[in-house]
Amino acid sequence: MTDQIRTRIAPSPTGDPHVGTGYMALFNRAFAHKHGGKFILRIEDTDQVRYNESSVGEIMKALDWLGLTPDEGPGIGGAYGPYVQTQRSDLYKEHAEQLVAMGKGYRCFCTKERLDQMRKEQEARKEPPHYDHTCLRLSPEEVGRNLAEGKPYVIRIRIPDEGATSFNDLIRGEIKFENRVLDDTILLKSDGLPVYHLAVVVDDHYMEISHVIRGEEWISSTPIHVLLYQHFGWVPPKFAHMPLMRNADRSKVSKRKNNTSLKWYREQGFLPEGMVNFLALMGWSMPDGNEVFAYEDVEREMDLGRVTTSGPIFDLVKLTAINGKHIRMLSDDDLYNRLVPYLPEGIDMDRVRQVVPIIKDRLTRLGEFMELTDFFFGPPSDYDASLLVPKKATSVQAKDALQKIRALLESLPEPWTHEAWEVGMRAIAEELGVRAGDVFMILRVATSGRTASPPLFESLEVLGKGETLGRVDAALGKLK
RNA sequence: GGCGCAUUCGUCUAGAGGCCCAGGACAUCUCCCUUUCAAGGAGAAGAUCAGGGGUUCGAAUCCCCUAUGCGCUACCA
Repeated sequence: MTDQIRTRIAPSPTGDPHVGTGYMALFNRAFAHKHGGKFILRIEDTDQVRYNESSVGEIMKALDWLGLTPDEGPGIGGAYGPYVQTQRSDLYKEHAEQLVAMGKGYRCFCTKERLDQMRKEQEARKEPPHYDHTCLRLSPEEVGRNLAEGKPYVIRIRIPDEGATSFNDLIRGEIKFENRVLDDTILLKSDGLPVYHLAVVVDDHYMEISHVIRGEEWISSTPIHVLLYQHFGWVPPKFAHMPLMRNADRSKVSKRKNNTSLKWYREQGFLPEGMVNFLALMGWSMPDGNEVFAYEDVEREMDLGRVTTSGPIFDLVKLTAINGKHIRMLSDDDLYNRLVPYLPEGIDMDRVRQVVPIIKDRLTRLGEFMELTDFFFGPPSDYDASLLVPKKATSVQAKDALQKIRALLESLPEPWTHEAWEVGMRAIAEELGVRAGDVFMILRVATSGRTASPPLFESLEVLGKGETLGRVDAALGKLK
């Protein structure tokens, strides 16, 4: 065994890549890499019922997107493969049998029905549901007979009746469980595939995982894992249980109450940098308190001792704010390139390039681009003529002002300069005895169809004289 | 129910006995900047540190109890 730091994430391919997977990947990778170690992806696909074909690829794609590509894993390679559990089934089966041979496990022939019944009765008696050891008491002859008859069976772990099992959690300290509250959990299913508890221990051992950094939800089953290490005579890894991300109601983050698919965040145009930054802030903080940072910073400063113990609520508003900050840190070129996948087919890319610098401060997600800038790429969507009329003014007055504006625009030779344009606009306001802002607003609405837009002059510059005049004429037509 | 983990502003957090009648960020509000909206800047408001007992000269920080929340309690992971 090497003393290299090796961490892993072990997602199940049961659906869309989950934010929780990204969250765990971030901490596992940062921790391993900080210490010059390796970060491994292992696919836990032993639940064939919930298995989803495309899921493995999606998980890998999502990790790549986040910049959290594993060092070893399916399709990546490594000296500890295969990295997909169904391809290692013999290993688990072998070890389950070994447990039986050592008397640390036993075959159980109980049917699902009997188990359900037993559980129901125990619950009725207000007892904690526990396997009742029926098959533990089977004589070797009975077991042999059952086997000969081809009766399906599972293999259970034998939990010691006495004593306690404890482990030192890197985040929470000593955690201890009385053995009598532990169940003789099933390790090998009747289909011959392992259950998580067996597979995780066997794999972590053979893959030489040094640190198991996983969600808090696993604390309760960790003693089973520790016992398994003991039964096999293996040295257990170090454990660190991260807090669970929560919905607003504090329940474990779920599809029903949050967007949990990393694909969704990507589609919305959250930057991988923003996502990683936000995820790092869930239950962790930089020593200097800085809240806007890159993955490299997380890696440099990673320290499991700084992980919080209580479950943070996943707050889309904060994610959005952080994402906006990352967008603003992008160069115009970079932003332009990243925008490409979010734009409709056939859009005028030259114009996109012109619009980027004036929309950057206003973007919080890449996917927001079109809805903020649609009027640059086609006529303004239909707007109410009343928007053209300043408060306390009449339609006639607005029309008069707009005509004056049109004349000004018409008279200015291209290329327009900010100075000439602005001086003229302010002169119109003065002549009309209205606030300059009102005059600007009329033009804004006439050209963009909205009352909130990027800076007017820069926008007109992008539109060009012809298009601007055309829109002003259309607006004139709307006014009586 | 049992077991386990947790509990600092609405939210994310700083805080490892005196520097804290608790600091920062997001959100909110105000002001500045300003042609709108943003961005940026400056402020305000917001936490009796879940409650109660201890320990200590001194506790958000240590111990105990209670409450509450969450997780696990599947031939799921």
